[in-house]
Amino acid sequence: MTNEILSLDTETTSTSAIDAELVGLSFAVKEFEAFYVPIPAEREKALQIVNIFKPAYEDPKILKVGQNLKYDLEVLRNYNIQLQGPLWDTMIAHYLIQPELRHNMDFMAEVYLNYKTIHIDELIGPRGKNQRSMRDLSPTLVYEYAAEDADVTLRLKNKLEPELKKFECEDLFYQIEMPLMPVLAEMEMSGVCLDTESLKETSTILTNRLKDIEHHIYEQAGHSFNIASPKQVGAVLFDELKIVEKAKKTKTGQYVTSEEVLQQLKNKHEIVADILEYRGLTKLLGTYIDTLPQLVNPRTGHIHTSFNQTVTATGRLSSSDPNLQNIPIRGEDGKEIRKAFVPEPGCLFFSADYSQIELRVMAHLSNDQEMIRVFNEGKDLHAATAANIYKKPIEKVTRDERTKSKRANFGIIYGITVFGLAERLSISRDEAKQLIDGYFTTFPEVHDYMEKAKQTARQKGYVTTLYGRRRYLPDINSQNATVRGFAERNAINAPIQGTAADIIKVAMIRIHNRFKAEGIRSKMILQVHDELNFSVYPEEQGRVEAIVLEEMQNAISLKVPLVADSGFGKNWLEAH
DNA sequence: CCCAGCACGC
DNA sequence: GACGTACGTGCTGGGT
Repeated sequence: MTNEILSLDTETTSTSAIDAELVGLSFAVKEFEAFYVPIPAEREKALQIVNIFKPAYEDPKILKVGQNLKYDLEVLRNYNIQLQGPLWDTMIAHYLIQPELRHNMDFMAEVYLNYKTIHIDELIGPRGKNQRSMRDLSPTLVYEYAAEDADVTLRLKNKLEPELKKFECEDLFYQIEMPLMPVLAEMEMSGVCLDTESLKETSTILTNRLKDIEHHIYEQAGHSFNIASPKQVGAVLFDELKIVEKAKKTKTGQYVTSEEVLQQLKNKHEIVADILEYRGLTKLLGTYIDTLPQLVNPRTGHIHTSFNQTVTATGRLSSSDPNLQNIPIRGEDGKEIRKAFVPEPGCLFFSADYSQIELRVMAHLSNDQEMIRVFNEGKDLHAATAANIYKKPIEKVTRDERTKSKRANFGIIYGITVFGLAERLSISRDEAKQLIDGYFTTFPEVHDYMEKAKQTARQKGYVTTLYGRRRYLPDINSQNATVRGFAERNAINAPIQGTAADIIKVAMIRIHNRFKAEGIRSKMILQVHDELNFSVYPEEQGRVEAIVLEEMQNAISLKVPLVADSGFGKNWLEAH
């Protein structure tokens, strides 16, 4: 065990780790005492100074404390430092203790230390075009701010450590979140290759199609207007063309023109389908096709996302700048975008995803005998559900019955209501109620689980995942039925979604460790909640597939098997 | 600069 | 009478 502690912070030129140049290093080894080392802009000189601290940074016996350590880890990696040793991130610690509060240092310092830190704005000015770079400031101005960060981080660590114990999330912190951080760092730094040429072609085709649709819409409306404005679309559809008598309105009094509403009105006027297509195309062009190529890093030639470890209420990761967890997959045009995600030159794209992990987690958490039996027999759960509800042999289940049962299964995970299911299946409330009643007759322990989840939330004020991750639900006893309903659905969903998130995190850590131990050069590059993606060297194909599936399926032992499906391809679409 | 509405993913 | 299945990120418009 280590008894040495190093609290560290870096001052840089960019909030993006991949682009950041070091401006200074801060250190603290005991409370109320910290040091700041300015780093010159010239790379050779910078490396010389950083090198002085390399033995400390890379000493595996020294505990490394930081606020958002993944950032420092990546910045330092670009200066040939491989930060080693157990990690202790104050931001992540606080996320486990209070997932839905803010985790920035300024806020935590006030709460836990009753101390007001120097705000970054006081140094470099408010965010915006005129914000100065840390590089432009004299070290005599920076040192106080920078050293304070290292000190405050160390003091926060000392406050948060007993809290972790009190809130029973030590295992989660030390066994999952801290080991995961360097895994995410490596994924972010590896990045993803993008076929920008194919996207350029797709852009030309779709932009032309968009122009045609645009003109056609104006013709039908009798005038031009901004189709990207929901307000103007509403006016054209419901005030001018009057395609429906009483149109649905939002709480702000605007007409609802969402996909959901417009789908229903497709047969009222041709313009509706055109507007839907226009919306879809502008979304694909604006968010993916024309934007992603601009985000390819000129130095690495790759796209580098950020996997955020402290954002979601349930324990899932999120991805941003750019978000690579919402790349289209449905529709012909969407598929073209997936195709543009390619492996390293000479490599294969490998994708592995959990099969129905949330339903399997629900089977485990509820201990529902029938659901466990279905999974253990390797049956199609949705078809088996339909067979039970409609009381017929599984081979006689119709496509429609299976679809309804599938929607019911997903609805259950989300804590659906009779009304909600009726809406989504376009069936009567009576039929929806029968469906749900039939569901709970088939899976009675699932019903019990839902009641127990709500009860736990009411008694304890929070619910937990299998690994002890908490979600607080202060609204669970609200007098307002709507507000309370939200909390109740969260009580049902959070343990399921959160446990699935915990499980894939465990798998990621183990895969990463085995790649290292077994000398695998292939890289894990993306996580999309129940799916992991890799760029794989052809000669490692067999070993990678075996390791990934083994670690995903054995990440935890539940009352039902965990199953992962996988595939290789020359791009993300093919591999999926 | 912030919010609403919308659309993409799981 | 309103509400009504979880979790996210990012774009544009429109008002401040």
